[in-house]
Amino acid sequence: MVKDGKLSKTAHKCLPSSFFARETITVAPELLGKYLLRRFEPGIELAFPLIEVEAYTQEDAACHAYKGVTSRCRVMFEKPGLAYVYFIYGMYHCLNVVTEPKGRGCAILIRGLGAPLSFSRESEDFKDKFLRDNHKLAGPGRLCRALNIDLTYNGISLTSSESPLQLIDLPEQEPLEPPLIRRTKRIGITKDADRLWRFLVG
DNA sequence: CAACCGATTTTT
DNA sequence: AAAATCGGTTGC
Repeated sequence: MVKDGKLSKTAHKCLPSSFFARETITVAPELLGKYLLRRFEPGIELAFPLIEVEAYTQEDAACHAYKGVTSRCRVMFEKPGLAYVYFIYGMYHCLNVVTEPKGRGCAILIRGLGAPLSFSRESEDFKDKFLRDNHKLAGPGRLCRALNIDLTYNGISLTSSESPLQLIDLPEQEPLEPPLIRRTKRIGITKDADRLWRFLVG
């Protein structure tokens, strides 16, 4: 519910694990328009709309899980709705949500976020400072740096209201229509680079 | 155990 | 176009 431009606490609704247990290529576009809720500290949280994602599946040569379970990608084979965080190029972290039933190695990379919504006066103040410090939330490495997401978040649940990181739905938000979703090749990969598995708003 | 590489970003 | 920078993966 939106009240005075802010969201009431009851408006949070975590997407269930069953939402992520479906085909990755189906889930990916449906994630656009959903929100990544980041609890920075108790009572301080911002909700960022997802505006760009990429799909990766086990059969896809560009996927970390392509050659099976390794120490890096093991969480991709675990429960749908978990966070898969990896470290790349010696300086960046990237955030994914694990998809498909447990045992499959699939995930969706979160590549871009929109301007955050706040839920309380305290969060509103925090948001002002956050926006001063972070002008762009485009790019998987940049958004993780902005949200302080590192390897300690690898494997945490994104489907629990207790989690510092959650994927949520806002009931008053209409689902995005396909015409509002653009579909392109994925960024920065060399193998299986022709798949149109990148989804963006706009 | 050493060498190579990468789902990026920033600067030249 | 190329550097920055390091854990994970691969191969010897």
